[in-house]
Amino acid sequence: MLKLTKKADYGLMALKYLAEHPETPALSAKEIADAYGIPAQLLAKILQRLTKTGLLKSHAGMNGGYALAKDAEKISAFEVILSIDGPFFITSCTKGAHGCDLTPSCTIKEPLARVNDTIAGVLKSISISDLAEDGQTVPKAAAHGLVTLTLS
Amino acid sequence: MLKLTKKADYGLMALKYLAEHPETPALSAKEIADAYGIPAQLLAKILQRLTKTGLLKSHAGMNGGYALAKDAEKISAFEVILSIDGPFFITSCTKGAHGCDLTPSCTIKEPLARVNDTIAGVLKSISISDLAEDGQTVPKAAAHGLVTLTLS
DNA sequence: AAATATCCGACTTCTTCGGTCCTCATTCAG
DNA sequence: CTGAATGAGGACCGAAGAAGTCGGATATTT
Repeated sequence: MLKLTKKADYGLMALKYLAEHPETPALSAKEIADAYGIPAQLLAKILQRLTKTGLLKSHAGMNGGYALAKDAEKISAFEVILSIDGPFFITSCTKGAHGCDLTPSCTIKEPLARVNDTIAGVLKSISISDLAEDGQTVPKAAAHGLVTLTLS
Repeated sequence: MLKLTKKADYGLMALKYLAEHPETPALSAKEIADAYGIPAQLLAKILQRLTKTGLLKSHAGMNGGYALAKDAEKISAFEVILSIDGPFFITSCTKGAHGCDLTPSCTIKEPLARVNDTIAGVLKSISISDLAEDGQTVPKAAAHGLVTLTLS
């Protein structure tokens, strides 16, 4: 529950891998897939999607492959997940386009919408470069309790 | 993606409904289900689960039903979702019990674990009573940009 | 021309979610 | 005591979505 899809995971991993190899002009889907042991054809489709949404540049032919379209610092986890999995909403009824199909009972939705916004905000604040920089950039001891949330 | 299950939604709705009717000693699953137009038998199982985890008290027999086991302020959305859907992790590999089945490539996981913690924190900060109190308790205009996230 | 890539849609397989059905246990009213 | 109402809970099914595969078309370098 409340999980990222594996595709999104794979996409993040691939982008991280690309960010860690800035010297190479392009890496093929197969190379990246082999590096992580994930299905090559599946990753290929993911990378194609990221290309279509402008996060990657692609180059066909021999020695072709993919490269980041912008700086790793400028690509957020939010963009990646959005590109791969489409818009997400924590609640089933979006409460925007067509409202709720249930009785007008969805008073629950307003508080949860704020949760949704919070999650989106967190994901937007994380960039690919945050994932890359090998090892822990953040002191492990401080990994908990460092989140301050202000709800109104 | 990244959605709550309908069961969790239903559970939250039901608890909200119970919180809004503190005078009645017990409400049957059918009553609540009818109020929201959701399948009675499905809701029944959800309520049974919430009973087993101690969030609800149940009473069989005629005029039986369910009632909150503690104050609505003391029940968090987190507990409810956890009870219904089980423990959630934003990443597929928990990195705790059995680690990652992929190559030790999961350097991604540490930052995402913090995202996970953040989400859990937000859900813990929302109580059933927050859902209940009819209308918007929080000024709508302030619904955006009120989240402060400190990442180390 | 051949090898290596991306590109892209169709398809299968697998899991999970949403939902139903049926049975048993408990409690209260008459 | 009996029966209606209710909770408890297992078995099951269909639909939907996720994960992964296949096949072919196009582009690019050698």
